Amino acid sequence: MSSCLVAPPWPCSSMAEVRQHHSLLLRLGLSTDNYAMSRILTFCSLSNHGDINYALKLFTTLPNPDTFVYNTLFKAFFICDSPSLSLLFYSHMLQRSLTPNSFTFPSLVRACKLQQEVKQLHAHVLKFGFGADTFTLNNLIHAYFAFGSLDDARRVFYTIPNPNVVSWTSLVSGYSQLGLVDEAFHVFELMPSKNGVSWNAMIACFVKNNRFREAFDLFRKMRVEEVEVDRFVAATMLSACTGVGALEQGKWIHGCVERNGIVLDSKLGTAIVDMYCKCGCLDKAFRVFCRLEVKGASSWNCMIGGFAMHGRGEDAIRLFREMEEEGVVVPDDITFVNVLTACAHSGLVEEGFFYFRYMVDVHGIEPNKEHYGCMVDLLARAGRLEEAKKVIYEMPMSPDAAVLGALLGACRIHGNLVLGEEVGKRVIELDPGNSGRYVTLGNIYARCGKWEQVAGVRKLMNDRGVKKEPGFSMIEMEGMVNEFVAGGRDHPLAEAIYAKVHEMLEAIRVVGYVPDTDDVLHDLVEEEKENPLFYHSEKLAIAYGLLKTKRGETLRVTKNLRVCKDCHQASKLISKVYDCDIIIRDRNRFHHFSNGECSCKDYW
DNA sequence: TTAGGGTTAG
Repeated sequence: MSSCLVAPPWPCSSMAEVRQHHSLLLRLGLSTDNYAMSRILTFCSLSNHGDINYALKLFTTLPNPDTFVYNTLFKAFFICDSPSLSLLFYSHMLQRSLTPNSFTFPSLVRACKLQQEVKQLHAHVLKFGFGADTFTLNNLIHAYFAFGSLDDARRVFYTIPNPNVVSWTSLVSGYSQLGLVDEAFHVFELMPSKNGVSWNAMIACFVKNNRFREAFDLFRKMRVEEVEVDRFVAATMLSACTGVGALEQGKWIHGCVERNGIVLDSKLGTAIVDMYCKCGCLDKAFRVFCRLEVKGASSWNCMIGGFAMHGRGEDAIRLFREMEEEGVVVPDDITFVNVLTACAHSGLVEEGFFYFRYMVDVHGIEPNKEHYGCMVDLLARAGRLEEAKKVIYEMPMSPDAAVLGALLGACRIHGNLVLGEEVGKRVIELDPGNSGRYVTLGNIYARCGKWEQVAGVRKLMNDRGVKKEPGFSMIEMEGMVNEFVAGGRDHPLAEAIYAKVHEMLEAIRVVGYVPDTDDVLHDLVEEEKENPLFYHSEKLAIAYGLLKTKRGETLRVTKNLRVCKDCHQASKLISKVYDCDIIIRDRNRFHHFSNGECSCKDYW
């Protein structure tokens, strides 16, 4: 009997259906027919509703599997990330004297976990005559880039007789992965033809490397060329808006998703939620979150993290409980990082301890360094420095700079010179290229009036060639992102902005503002040291915001570093005097200033 | 007679 007569209708939708067809085929005596069995195998191996173990069992019953059967398994092994099985089966295939075809190598090379394996397979690609096969070579480019082998990847590209748009885009995204943004852009401009994927790869490259302005510019150009905004570009641009806190543009992309009827899958939905969280619109984020039809673990994690960042610890915990009750997705390690962060940022020490144990006892998740870091942060922020030290001492792995950094940060908050000095020196040795560590130690010294030590830290930085990461603040106005650096005068309205800063400072002095120089790593004499403080980037951004908005409107500022104590105090008073809400997102969290108070309750 | 590649959130 011809096997095509009994091929099951395609596609199957469940394993139950597949099992029925399988038993039918067995009854018809087709158990050794590769073609008939391949249809079953393909569903089990590749469908979301399949079952790879069933596929493997079926495979063992085939007396003479052919190349097609092997190719199907290679693809499955690539998808489920089982590189060792791929290579094992490949050698079986060769032992059976089966010849690879053009479908064999793409999945095989992509599954490799060692560069050496890619090289060996590359040799086989040439030996079996696929040295001019575009599909195979495109995948080799990918495989080489995954190991950072730029030269190998490029060499492969130049051997492709007729590189197609996929070849070119693979090159762009490879450069992007390696952080070679200018090279990626150069390739992008050389491309003979581009499609939506290519545009997205290039925009994503800018976003990933924090070159947001260029991402926005390229997106604009893409729209001028009438390239359709699909779910990928939308997600990438949302991430750009998230990066700079560009709420208006983020809203526009969200609207675009709705207008174009783009289906909200879990990733895109999460990107929208994340954008609203990180642009300071927590309630809007929550409304979108609640309406998401597909919520992955990341969607929950993102929303819980959003509450955490905004200092709404109780809401974060409540949402975590809902996640458990709904029971569709299980909490993972990131969920608990966010729950613990929420506790730390809201001073919920006992709750933090509870969930740390709960994670292990109920969910069987062993704490990793990040979880220990959260516990150190939780205790140390609350002033329980000795207990924080004990956590570090007792953790099973050696503490890294991030864990010790949490303790160091708390020493700064609580002005603990002795511990701060000890921890600060250790952190700097663990993370010598990170300017933030030096600055924090310097601030601890400065707060205690230890100017000689402040100078010592500064000298150490200079000697090692470590530059202080320049602080900048961004504020979006009329759809444009305005960027300010401390003391900068590049803005076209610089004069008016500085005049506004002076007006602001005068106005808050009346209600008791006294400059706070604790956080300034400086070498100026006492009476001069107020000045640089007045022109910190967040003050310039706020002044610009006040200039451009009506009284009472909310100002949203994004800062790349932690907001300093003086700017924090000044922002509180500005919110009161100017009767406006100011929302500042700093490196760690959000500060909502309203009527002279901050949502962080000065606990940051 | 069976099938492919490059892009997106946390």
